[in-house]
Amino acid sequence: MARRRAPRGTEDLLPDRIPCFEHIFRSCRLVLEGAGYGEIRTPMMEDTSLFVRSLGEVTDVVQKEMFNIQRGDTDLTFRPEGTAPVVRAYLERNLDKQRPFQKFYYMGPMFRFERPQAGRSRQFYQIGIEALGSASPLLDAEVIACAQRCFEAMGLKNFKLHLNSIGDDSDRDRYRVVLKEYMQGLLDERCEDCQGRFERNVFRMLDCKVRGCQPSNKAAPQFLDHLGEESLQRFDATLHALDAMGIPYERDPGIVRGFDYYTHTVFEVRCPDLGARDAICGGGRYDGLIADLDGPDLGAVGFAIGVTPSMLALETQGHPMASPQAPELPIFVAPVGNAQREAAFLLTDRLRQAGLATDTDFENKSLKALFKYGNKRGLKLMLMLGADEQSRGVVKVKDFTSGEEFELADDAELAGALQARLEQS
RNA sequence: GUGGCUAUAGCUCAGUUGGUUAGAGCACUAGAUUGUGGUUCUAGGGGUCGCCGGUUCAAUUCCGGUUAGCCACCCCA
Repeated sequence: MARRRAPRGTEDLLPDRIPCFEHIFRSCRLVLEGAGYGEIRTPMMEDTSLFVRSLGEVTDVVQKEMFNIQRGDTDLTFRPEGTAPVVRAYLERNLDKQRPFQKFYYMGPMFRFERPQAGRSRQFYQIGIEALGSASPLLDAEVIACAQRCFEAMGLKNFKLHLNSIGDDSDRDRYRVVLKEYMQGLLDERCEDCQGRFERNVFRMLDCKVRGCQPSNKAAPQFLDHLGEESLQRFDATLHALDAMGIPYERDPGIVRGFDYYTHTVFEVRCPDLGARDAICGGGRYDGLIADLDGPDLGAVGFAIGVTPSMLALETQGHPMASPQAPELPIFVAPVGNAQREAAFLLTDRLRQAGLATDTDFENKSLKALFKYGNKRGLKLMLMLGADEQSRGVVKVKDFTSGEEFELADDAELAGALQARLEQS
């Protein structure tokens, strides 16, 4: 039959799923605006070179996951993540010169050409924040606390913050040498993937999940032991602040992150109720990025929350917002005979103009069918308009919650009377 | 990109050891209730059994391919 389908890895969010989606957005918006973050909306696409430059040429995202559009001289890519676009906008508008320290949040779709899987699709939604223009370790703590509070606000349970520091460039260069030296001798007993990681990115060997690789990871030299004095101090300052705020975390040397721009603090929030893909938030500090994109040498921190996996997690946890639900509709006007259809339609319009969410029938359904529908839909009031009522200038009203039935004059006072009735129930 | 599993009604799924009218529950429509729901009962509509090809007298069932979904790997929100 070859029915039309949405492109692979994309999905339609129908009205009954929107409440959950919105619930997540609203919860986060409240937390973030309360912490001084302002919303920013950047284009869904950017020059391809922006992502190549910011994420790093050899990263998986750049090498094989970019949705690319080329036409004439333009080479654009649907954004695979939100940080680089925000930094680009910050620099393009010269915000760094007006007031270098700025805090942004964004929410919207991101795109990666990946093989779809549980909690992973080719178009997915992220809520992210970027605090640009400060190297303060307290800011790292604030960003992490925001992530924590976003999840608390949306009512998620059983999530865990994993935290690590990967130092600055010189720390990493030093550690890379040490780690390579250590892994060199163990290469034979590592898995096939690790063989490749050794040259490409040794650090990734540390978060390998293959069982045979675990022992040699446990015994591996720790990054924390090779951080410079300064890096160590700033990490301690961040941890101290988190402790003081009562934000729970676990130090996890396996958190390495896939983009080149990360420095110092890196973290992930995971929810074990999900499958293998259990990360619901990832973030960290990226002190080199603003300079890399031809701006001043300023520090920055941020995170991105995955809306899709968050929704999945809320669903599996049975959160009330997560179950599909129809949009709220308190009032319905039922024409009792065909002669009353237009009158019912016009009454509906009058109530809508008075600010009452109202609907009416367009399918010539029987009164009984309309009552069934109304009951299922969770209506508060059913208005009946028949020949009798119309001739007497009234409407009959049935209150679904109490079951009682009464008449109201169909005049200028009607909307107000209905409103009062809704408020008391 | 790699590997495994799956594909039957709008939804969740059963089923045919290959046999000619393919089933259930939910949902939908109508009636019991001559202008009234939430519980019942009855009836009805709805499926080229993912798509293409092969084996066979016969395929929804077996085989191959393909597409899509799911799960895992890589990587990541």
